[in-house]
Amino acid sequence: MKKKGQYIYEYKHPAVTADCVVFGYDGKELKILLIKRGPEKEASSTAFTGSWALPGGFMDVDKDQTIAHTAQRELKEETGLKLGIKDFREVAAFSDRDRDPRERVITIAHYALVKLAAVEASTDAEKAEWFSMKDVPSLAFDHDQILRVACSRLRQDIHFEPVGFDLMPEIFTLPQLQNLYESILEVKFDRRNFANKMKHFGMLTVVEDGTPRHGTRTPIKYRFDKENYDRLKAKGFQLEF
Amino acid sequence: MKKKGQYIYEYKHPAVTADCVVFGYDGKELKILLIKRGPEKEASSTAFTGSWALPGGFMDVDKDQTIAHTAQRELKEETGLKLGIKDFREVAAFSDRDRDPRERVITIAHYALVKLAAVEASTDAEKAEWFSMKDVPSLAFDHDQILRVACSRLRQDIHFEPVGFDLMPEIFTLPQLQNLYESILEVKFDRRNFANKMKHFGMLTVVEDGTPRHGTRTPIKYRFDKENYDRLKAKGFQLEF
DNA sequence: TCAAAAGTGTTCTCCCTACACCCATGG
DNA sequence: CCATGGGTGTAGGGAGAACACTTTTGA
Repeated sequence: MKKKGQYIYEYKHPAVTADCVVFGYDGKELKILLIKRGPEKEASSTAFTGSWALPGGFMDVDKDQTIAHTAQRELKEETGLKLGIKDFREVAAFSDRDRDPRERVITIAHYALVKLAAVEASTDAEKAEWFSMKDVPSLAFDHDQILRVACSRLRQDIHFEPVGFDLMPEIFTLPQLQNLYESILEVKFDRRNFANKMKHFGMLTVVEDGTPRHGTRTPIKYRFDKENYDRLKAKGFQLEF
Repeated sequence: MKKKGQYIYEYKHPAVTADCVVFGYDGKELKILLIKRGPEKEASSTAFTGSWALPGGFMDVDKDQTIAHTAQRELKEETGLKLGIKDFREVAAFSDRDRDPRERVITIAHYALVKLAAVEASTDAEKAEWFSMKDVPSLAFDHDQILRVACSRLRQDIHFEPVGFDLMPEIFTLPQLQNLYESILEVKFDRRNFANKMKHFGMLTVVEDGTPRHGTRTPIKYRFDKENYDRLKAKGFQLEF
């Protein structure tokens, strides 16, 4: 138990938190990871108890090398998910004076893209739950707004980075990839045009061309070609939709 | 004079600042606004005295409604420039543990675009100076890095927003506009293609078609059509280069 | 008078778009 | 057996890129 009143400053300092919007894709729907704010988890949880919220928490000034490390640490603590530091992309700072009723808190929102199938097991089901984007509940604090901004940020980024790489399972089908893009951008594409566009990037490798060559109902399986993916990412990427 | 040690927190809080990268364009070169860190301006200026830095300063937890208001206020205090709150666009948070030798400080960097001709007079020449992007000196703290990120952010944004509107003087010529885009993106364009592209957006209005119709060395003057500009901005903008 | 700057229009190519048919599987 | 889902190719249009010549002014 820490003593109170240990830290003294000449000027008022705001508290700083990092919040995480973790997107996952199960091959059908885009989902995000939320936590239930417990009534007594920690001293800071005395607001919005019982409501759903984005995982996140206060920066540890001594331990966290950057605010992304805060995001990483808090996500692990609150949901069990351990992601690499480079998986976190900054969305924006949220600093409205009244966004937290307890004290002045500014948060740096981050988002991360994960292969849902690979990590679903490691999320602590006691505290955290995956929600389809279509039925996200109302969230604590200004987390609704943060989520909206994170989504629009993802929609931007998708034009410049082959985002699918991070969200898709190792092995996937073209309809799944198309469905992901459609879920994120909230539009519909023509099957053939989408397939052509993707194939022209040369990022896709056929995994298992199981006999039935074409005109079958079971889709062809692909994996990403990591080399070409890295080349594309380095030299920039332009995706028109 | 404030008393020291007034503010006590249960946990360590980082200090939070806002820094500003203010871009201006004089029709020839892209410039940014820097301040000289004085030896005794304020308590916080005891590091990097004498070096050039981005304008910015500590968040006032009581006064600043958002971190953008911090940027606005500090820019005014340090350079004399009074911009609207919506002129500030967030770049990113910089939070490396050792970015400030004095205490843990995280900064939210912003950028702003101004009509240099219109504001040059109101910048306080005692403290602030406009530097061509080509001869920016080495900056205090991690401001070199912040500037680099701000530039790449501007390069991104230019594809989606008709950025020229904010940077160009009221009256301008096509070569000036082209030069601006070339300065920001660090590329060269074909005169005719650039002109066609811009004209197709319908944002340009001829101001003064002074007799010599074509084949003259004095360029045609334009102004932006604010209505069409707003329409374009609202419905999104796609600029391929 | 010569070099540098600015205005203009056309062609070609490529990519995006729209669109129809066949096959296989599962209910 | 029929509905659903998935795979494939082509033709047309629009927009970007490449390209040369003329005029004026300032050195």
